[in-house]
Amino acid sequence: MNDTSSVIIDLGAVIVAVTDGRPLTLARQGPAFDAAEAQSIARGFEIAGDALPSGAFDPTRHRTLELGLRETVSRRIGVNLGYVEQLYTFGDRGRHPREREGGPRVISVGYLALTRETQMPVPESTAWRQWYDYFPWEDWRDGRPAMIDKLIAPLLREWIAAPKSYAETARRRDRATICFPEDNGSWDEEIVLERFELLYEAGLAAEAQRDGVATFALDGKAVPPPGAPMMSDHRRILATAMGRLRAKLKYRPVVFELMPEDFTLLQLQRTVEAILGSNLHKQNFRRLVENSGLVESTGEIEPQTRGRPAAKFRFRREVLRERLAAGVRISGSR
Amino acid sequence: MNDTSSVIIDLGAVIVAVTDGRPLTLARQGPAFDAAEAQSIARGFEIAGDALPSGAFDPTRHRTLELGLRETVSRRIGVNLGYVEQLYTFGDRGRHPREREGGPRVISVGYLALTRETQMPVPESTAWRQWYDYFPWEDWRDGRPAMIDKLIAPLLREWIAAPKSYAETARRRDRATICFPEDNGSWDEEIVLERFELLYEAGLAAEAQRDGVATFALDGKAVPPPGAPMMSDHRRILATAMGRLRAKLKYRPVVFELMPEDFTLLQLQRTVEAILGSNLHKQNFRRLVENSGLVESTGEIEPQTRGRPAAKFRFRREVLRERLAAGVRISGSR
DNA sequence: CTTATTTATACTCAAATAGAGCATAAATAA
DNA sequence: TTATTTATGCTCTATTTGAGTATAAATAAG
Repeated sequence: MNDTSSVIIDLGAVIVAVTDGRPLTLARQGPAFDAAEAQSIARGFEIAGDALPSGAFDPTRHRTLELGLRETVSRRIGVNLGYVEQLYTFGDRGRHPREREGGPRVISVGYLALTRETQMPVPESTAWRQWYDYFPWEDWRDGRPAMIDKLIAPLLREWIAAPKSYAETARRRDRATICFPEDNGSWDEEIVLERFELLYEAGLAAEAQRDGVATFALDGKAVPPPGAPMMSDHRRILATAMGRLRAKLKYRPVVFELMPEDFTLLQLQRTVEAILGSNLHKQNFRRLVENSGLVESTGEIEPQTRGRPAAKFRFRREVLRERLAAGVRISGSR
Repeated sequence: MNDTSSVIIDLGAVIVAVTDGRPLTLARQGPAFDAAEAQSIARGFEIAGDALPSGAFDPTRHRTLELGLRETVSRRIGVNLGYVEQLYTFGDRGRHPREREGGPRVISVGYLALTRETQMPVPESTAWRQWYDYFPWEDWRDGRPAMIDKLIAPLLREWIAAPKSYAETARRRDRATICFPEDNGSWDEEIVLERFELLYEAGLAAEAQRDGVATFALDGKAVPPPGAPMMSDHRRILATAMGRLRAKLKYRPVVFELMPEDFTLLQLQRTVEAILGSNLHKQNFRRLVENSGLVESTGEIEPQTRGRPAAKFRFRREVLRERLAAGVRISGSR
């Protein structure tokens, strides 16, 4: 069927692991995955930044989209994914290099995969990168990131003031206030995507410059946009993954997909904090986790470098079978 | 580009309205929307049930998927949608009539749209249908639906016992217990999709018979599967919409998209209950809503048929601009 | 007109949860 | 030894939830 409405599906995976309190995602720098992509690059559409593991959906071979994703990741990265969840489908025109090259429209279906294996062997082209390299404004573990007030806020002010129409200025101001509130207490860690879309539209993302969205300068000087850019709309997909995981953490026991078999409560807390990008009250976190019925003591003790040794716990996998279990409840930040 | 990996995107909309405590969705019975679909039907692939408003995404005309959906609905139904949110992308082989006919693979992107306008004029081919016509086991407002214990549970027991492998039987039992718990208190109103997928796999959905999944009979007699079937995988999309809306209600002020400008607190409660499929404690609901800051009194009073007249309220739209507002908090069911 | 019925609304009370912090224990480092 | 670090137990208050009771203001029935 030679339908003008046919498109290509690109399956992209945000493969997450958390090691030593660093939230990581698998990304590729350097050589292209396959010939088609190499060709795109060769023709002058340079990849402005890293790329998520991705590949085209093959309707002749894949019974479902998720199976297609698993197969792609298995083939290209050599990893069999465990926990996988669909995130979102983006179809915006003009974000994919193949498409700008005159190829068919590319629709990206993003997936979130959680894994324990930071040490799993990955191809040379691929590396674990920290989330906050791409989204430095999302990490509040050392307090409010300075770049928000030094760089983002001033540039957003220019963007807010730009439109002639008062209504449009008001809309922009409202969005900016919700995404980047002055008051720390109003920061909502779940709206990662909304914040990134705002920065994109305001020209504060390298991808926006690539895609031809207007850019702004600070005090007349061009400023490097905050955060490392990614190919195509992959940073959008990563933002969606971060927001989804930050939300899901609280109502389903998904953190444990990221933990080793045995862990101390502090290790668990550090993992949650890495994902949330904020710190938690230690005693309350312990109380909530212990009372949740999600974990049980292994009876063992973690020999540490410093401080009193901690008891080790394990996830009670049976809760997944018995009932629809809740997530790790989060007490307010420390 | 003549890529073997090209597919067609079908955009489907669950257009929701709630009138007089009845949760409704716009569905088409009878004649096909367009020539292509009519052809499919003519060639023998009858539509087993109603269809959601849907149409093919046209990459040459639509800049984004959501704009494509809005355009499709506007053209076919004559309605300009307000609140729209993407739900999920399904790509399972063998669910779409065009595809079974030898056409290209069809990928369904489902959307949820909320509207106030039950009275809006819709084409003759289209009608408002109650959610619970398709999902009768999801409505608990008059107590636990009898069909769960009379029809679903016995058939699921057969499905659980069917596999030779003990491990598979255990897995099936766990899923069934989570989706249809014996104990009413464990019913989770959000897992609408999980329940439908379970019934589909167990052959308790008409669509499963159409798609060639094994079916079961009760006491040796063939039984009509519960709930009205839909075309393609539209009932899956509707299930996704119901689950998403039931969840979202609690953390974002989306109910108000379904309410008229002015409303009484009981009308609001009935709308929430219609969506949740369960009853709420009236006094606590009132307390939570009044303290939420989401509504304000209009000063007017609803002249009623019976009982003391109720004060009318309106949604404080400004909360959407001021802050990221929470949803209508739900106190336990009555 | 009086009473039953229905819906609206105010208020109470106990239990559970959240938020913050104090105190003590058990290890290592200096 | 002593300081430092991490673990863990416990307390105390404010808030939220869950389940009522009580009263008000309308209509319908006799």
